[in-house]
Amino acid sequence: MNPTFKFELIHECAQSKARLGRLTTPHGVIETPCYMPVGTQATVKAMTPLELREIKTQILLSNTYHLYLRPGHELVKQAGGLHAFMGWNGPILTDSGGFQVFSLGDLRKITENGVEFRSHIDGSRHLFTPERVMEIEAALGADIIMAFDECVPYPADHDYTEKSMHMTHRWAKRCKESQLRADQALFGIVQGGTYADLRADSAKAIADMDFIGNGIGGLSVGEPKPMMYEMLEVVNAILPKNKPRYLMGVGSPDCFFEGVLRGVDMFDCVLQTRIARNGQALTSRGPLTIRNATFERDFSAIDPDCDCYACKNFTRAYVRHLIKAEEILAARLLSIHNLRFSLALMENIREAIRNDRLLDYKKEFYETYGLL
RNA sequence: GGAUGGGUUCCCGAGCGGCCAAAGGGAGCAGACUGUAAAUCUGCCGUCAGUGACUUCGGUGGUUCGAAUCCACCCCCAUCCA
Repeated sequence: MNPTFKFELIHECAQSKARLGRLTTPHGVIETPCYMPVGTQATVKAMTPLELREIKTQILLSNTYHLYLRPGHELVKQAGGLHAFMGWNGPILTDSGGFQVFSLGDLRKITENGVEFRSHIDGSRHLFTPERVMEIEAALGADIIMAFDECVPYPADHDYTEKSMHMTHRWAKRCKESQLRADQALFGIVQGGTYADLRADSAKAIADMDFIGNGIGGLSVGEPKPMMYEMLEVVNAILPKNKPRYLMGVGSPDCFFEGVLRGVDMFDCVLQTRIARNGQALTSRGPLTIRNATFERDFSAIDPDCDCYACKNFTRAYVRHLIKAEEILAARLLSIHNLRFSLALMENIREAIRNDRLLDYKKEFYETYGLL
């Protein structure tokens, strides 16, 4: 095990399987459970690193596929690595491009060796193999790097899901064997679609490879939520307790609770910043489409219970005006808010775990949020 | 006073005998968004209402089986000439 990384389990909630932890990385310590804002193209859309600091971001996510294509991982390396390049000196996690294999659809062809794909930017041909991805992630220099996997769509039949899963396992092994830097924590990724037996097999296989942390991928791709929660239970019963568990791409408020209650430690999600750009705010009273006409003359804060810059200084009516006028500040203010809302929610979740009352807190939150 | 070009559904604007409740924009309204090909995408957008019915294309009258589209007169607007 790499000494640069340390995951300490500080407390387990007496009411659930929720865990309070502390993950040490070269660029800082992360309290878990945590939410990681997503900065795909070496920027969390609409946010400066200073603002990310102010809302108490602990760690950011970025993306191998996107940075490889533009501006190119060699350029990022020349710039001194991703931290220096984007002006963020806190921890960073890079996703491997496995999700793009999924989302780019017919632009790619999957083989045992890797994925041949065409750039969504200029159509040029490229090949990602586990070894190549490790090379790129090493050049980018994130603190945590993800193994290259195939994210299987939903629905997918058992046979396809199983074959894909085994390939993901072989790729995980190849990633581990070709990892280039000791100062990066490599996480494996559990797949297995929506099949409990496959999820169990995958969790076992990935756990046996002894990664520093374990990702749970291929969820929240269209399957019903109860199905996702069931998969989490299967997987987390098998994944080692002394290593961080990262539920990839999931991050609505209810998913935070349901995931943490089932032993998840890390989340990332683009929802916060995406819906912000589309005029919607997450609030303690549930999501609000600030763009809607109801808020035209609503001079209250976006979320009266929030402590962020946007909520403390502006009104819903003003933000709605900015949205209608297509002013860039609308996206900025709502991004600041939605991210702060999610980070603060996670802070509250950690506090509730510490006090052995996560189920109680969930009930309180859901009541106000409108989920009960 | 004369000449020419125009007046189309909230706005701009296409249509120039039937396939027109009327293209296309814009505005407006609503919905979606979960390891970001997303400051994107989708739907609605005359009225009432189940396929349907009804009232619309400056006004009035006419031609025609049928008119936003053709004719006459009138009213406005723009530009040019006196």
